[in-house]
Amino acid sequence: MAFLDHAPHRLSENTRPQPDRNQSIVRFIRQNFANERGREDIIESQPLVRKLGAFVALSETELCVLDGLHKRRRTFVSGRDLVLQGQLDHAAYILISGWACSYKLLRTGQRQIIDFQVPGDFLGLRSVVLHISDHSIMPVTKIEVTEVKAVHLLDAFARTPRLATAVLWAASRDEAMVVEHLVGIGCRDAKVRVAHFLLELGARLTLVGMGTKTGFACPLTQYHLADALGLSAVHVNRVLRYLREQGLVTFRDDYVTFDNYDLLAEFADFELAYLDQAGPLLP
Amino acid sequence: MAFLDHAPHRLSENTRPQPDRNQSIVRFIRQNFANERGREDIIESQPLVRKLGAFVALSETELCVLDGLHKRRRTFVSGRDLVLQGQLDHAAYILISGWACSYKLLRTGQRQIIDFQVPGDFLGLRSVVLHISDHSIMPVTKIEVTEVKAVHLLDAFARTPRLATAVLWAASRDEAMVVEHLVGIGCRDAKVRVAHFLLELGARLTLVGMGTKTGFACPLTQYHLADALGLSAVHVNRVLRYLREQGLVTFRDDYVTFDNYDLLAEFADFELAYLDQAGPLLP
DNA sequence: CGCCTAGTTGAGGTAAGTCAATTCACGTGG
DNA sequence: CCACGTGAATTGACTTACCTCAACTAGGCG
Repeated sequence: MAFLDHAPHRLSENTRPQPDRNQSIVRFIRQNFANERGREDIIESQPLVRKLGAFVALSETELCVLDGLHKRRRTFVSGRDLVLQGQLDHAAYILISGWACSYKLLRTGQRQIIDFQVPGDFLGLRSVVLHISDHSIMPVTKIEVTEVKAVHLLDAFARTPRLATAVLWAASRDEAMVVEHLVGIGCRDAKVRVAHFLLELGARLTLVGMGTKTGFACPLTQYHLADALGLSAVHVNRVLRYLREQGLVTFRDDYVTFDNYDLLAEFADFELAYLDQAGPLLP
Repeated sequence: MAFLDHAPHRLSENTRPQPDRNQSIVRFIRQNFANERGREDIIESQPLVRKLGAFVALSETELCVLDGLHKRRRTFVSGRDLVLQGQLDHAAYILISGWACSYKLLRTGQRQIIDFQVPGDFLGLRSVVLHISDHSIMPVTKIEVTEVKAVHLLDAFARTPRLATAVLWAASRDEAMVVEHLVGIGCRDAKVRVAHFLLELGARLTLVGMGTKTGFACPLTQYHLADALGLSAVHVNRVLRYLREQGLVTFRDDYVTFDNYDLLAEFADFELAYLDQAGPLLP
C-alpha cells in the first residue's frame, strides 16, 4: 500500500470539452437562451449542463437556476484538499477543468481512492446532502471549480423539482460507477482489474470529449492506480508491464495508449452498459 | 468464489420495527395524521416513512404522496429475483419485511454482492432513475415489498420537491454504504473485513430496531458473506472460527452474537460516522 | 432412507505483498 | 555549472494471505 500522496511530476491539462456532443441540449440552448449569454460560453463554462441535459430536457428557468449556482470560481493545486473527511457543512463543487479524486484514509495509514472526477463531475455532492463528509477530496492536477453553497443547492431543488430529479440521476450514475469499482476490486484479479479500470476511464473521458479508442491523457501516477485498485504500487507496475508486453495497453508519460482496444476489451470482459445514455429520459 | 446462491436452510423473520425510535416523526404523524388511517398502522407499514422522516420533516401533503406510493403489495420467496441485471424500465420496491441483497454477476460466474437490504430500504431505486438495471436483486429470506412504479415516483418528485430531496438523501446514504464497503474490500484484511462488516450490519439493524450491541438475527449464510466480502467461503469459515475463538463475535444458527462488542469494535477499527443521524436536517 | 445444503477442516498452490536496490527525470541551491 | 535531493518508475528475492481441491459431518426434508 502506498502511504500518502505525491504530486505528479508533470501535469497534462487538455481539459477542454469538444462542443460536438449532446446536440439536442446544444440546439435547445441556442434556440431559447442564446441572447442571455454567449451560447457557446454556457456550454464551455458548464460541463455540468451538458451532463444533466443528457438526462432531462432542461427548461429556460431550470437553466437559469443552474447557471445561478455557478458562483465563486476557485482554483486548487495538487496537495490542497477541497474537502476533508469528517468535515461538516462544507460546500459542493463542480469541476471545470483538471482531475480530482475522492478517497478515504484509514487509521492504519492506508488510503482507498473511491473514484476519480473529471470535468463536469460534482465534487462532494453526497457530503452536502448528508451534511457530513465521509471522505476527502484532493486535486490530482491543478483544478478549476465553481463553488456551490449547500443552501443554494437545496433551495434550487425546492424551486425546480426537475433539477432535483436530474441531480438524483447524476448521483445515481456516480453510485453505479462506485458499484462497478466495487465489483472490480471484489472479484477481478489484478491484470483484469487494471485493464478494466483503464477502459472504463477511457470510456468516461470519451463521453466528455477528452479521450478516444486510441487513448487519453492521464495525469495519474502508479500510486494512484494502486490506491484506487487495492493493489500495491509494485504490483501495479508489474501488471502494467505485462499489459504493455502483451500489446494491449501502454501507461506511460502521462498518457494511456490503447494498443489493441478490442483485444483489451475482451481480455477485461468490458461492457459499459451503465455509461450508455440514449438522450433525455425525462421529456 | 462461491458460484450460485443457495437458499438458506432456516429463515428468521423477526422483522417488526420497534416503535420507540424517530420520535419526532412519530409525534408529528400522531398530531397531524391520526384520523386518516390508524397512526401506528402508518408507521408499521411504512418503515420508509421513518427513514425519510429522519431527514426532512415531512408535511401532510408529502406524507399523503408518500402513502400513495405504497400501491401493490407483493411477496417474493428466496431464489426468485425481483430485478435482473440489464432489465429495462422495471419498478422499484420498498422492503417491508425480510432481507434482500443486490448483486452483480460476472461472465466468469463470479458473484459480487453489493449490499444487503433490510426493512425500510429501497430496492432498485438507482435502476429506476437510470432506466436500466446494472445489477440484480434477490430475496435472502421470504420478503414482503410494496411496488412503486417508476412513473409514480418521478411524478411524486415533480409535485413535492422536498420528497425528491429526501429520496436524494436516502440514495446518498446508500452510496455511503457502498463506499464503506469498497474501502473494506480494498484495504482491510480478511479478519478485520469480516469483523467490520458484522459491526456495520449490526449498527444498521439497530437503527431500525432489529438489533442491539448484544447481537442480531441474521439469515445470511457464509456464502453470502463470502460473495459480499470478496473472499472464498472456506476462508470466511476460518475467519469466523478465529473471531469466535478470540471471544469477539459468534456467527451461528442464524444469529450473530457480539461476545465483546468494544473489543471487536477496536479490533475492526469501527466508527460509524456516516450512519449517525441527529434529527431532521431540512426543517 | 438418501439427497441436498451449510458448515468444517486439512494440505498444498499461487497471486499479490513486502523489502530493498537501482535508474531516471526534474528541480534547487551552492 | 554540477551536486544533491526527491518523487516516480522499475526490477529481483522472498514471504504470506488467501485460494483451490478435497474429504468429512450434521441437520432438514421428500
